[in-house]
Amino acid sequence: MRKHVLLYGLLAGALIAALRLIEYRWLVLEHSVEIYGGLVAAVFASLGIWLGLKLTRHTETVVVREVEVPAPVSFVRDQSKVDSLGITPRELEVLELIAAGLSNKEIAERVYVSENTVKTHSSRVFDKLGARRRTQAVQLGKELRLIP
Amino acid sequence: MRKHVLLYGLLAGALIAALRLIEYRWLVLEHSVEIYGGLVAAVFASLGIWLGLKLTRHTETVVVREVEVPAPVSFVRDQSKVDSLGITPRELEVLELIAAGLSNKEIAERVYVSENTVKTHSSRVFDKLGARRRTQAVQLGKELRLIP
DNA sequence: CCCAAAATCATCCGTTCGGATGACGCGCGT
DNA sequence: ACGCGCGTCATCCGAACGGATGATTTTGGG
Repeated sequence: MRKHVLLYGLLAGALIAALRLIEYRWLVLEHSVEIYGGLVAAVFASLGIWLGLKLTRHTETVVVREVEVPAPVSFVRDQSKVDSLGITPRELEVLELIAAGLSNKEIAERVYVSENTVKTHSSRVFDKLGARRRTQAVQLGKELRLIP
Repeated sequence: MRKHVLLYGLLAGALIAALRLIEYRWLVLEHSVEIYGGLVAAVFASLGIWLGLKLTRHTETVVVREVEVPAPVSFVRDQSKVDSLGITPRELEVLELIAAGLSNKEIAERVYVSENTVKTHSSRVFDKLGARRRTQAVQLGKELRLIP
């Protein structure tokens, strides 16, 4: 910005000097002062426009348009409900895998325990949730924000 | 923008006319042509700066800021997937009730059909979804946006 | 009216699930 | 050392589920 003003000043000075140098020649050549004035006007108008552009190039009006977005809704487990229901980590893990659509056998293989153990965990978590079926347990688990 | 250019042109014309009018008086008053030129330069430079400012004053930068909203994300069924999978309305209804945690028997009572019919619908929708268990069907159904 | 799709109901059979119950080991805090 | 919570594994049994298949009725569009 300041650089531009300085440059403009220098250019203006140089131009004025140049104009004064050729001024007499124009006069000698019997050209009217009008042409001289027009030339000066054109040159300085151009310079002015250029300077104006330079001065304001970075003064943009920033328009912030806020757009509502569906939001990824990051899941946060309701630990208080987990605690109040007395659901253990293992039970919660099994519940998550049930929600993922795995069978007891698949869950057993996934977590390296016997299918019987998975059944025990699931039965306990069903009991704590008051669910009679795994689909119901999943539904309740999601409702209570125990699982995503 | 165009309005400004036009206005500038008119002003310039008027100024030139005005200058020409007073030009002779200045000459009569024995003032040098340098002063006249300086005046013209100053006026047109100002005009140019003003025009430059007008030309660029309204360059707006639109910044789109995405605002995450807890958004209840109103569920919209992906009908295209429903169609491409060839899932019928009744099958979809049964799938929803399965996702709600109901047993086949409860679903049968809810929609006033026999449990066998519910089993048929569920079997078909499992087949179309490539699911082997109802929990898996629910998971896939939610993933594919067939059910909320 | 006729056809195709959808909906309904059924039977058989094997698998999975859920409930009830008992038992064992491990870590932790009193 | 003892009790307790947790995780683990097991057995038995009935209920629920899923697959395969066949049949009938209803419905919507050409």
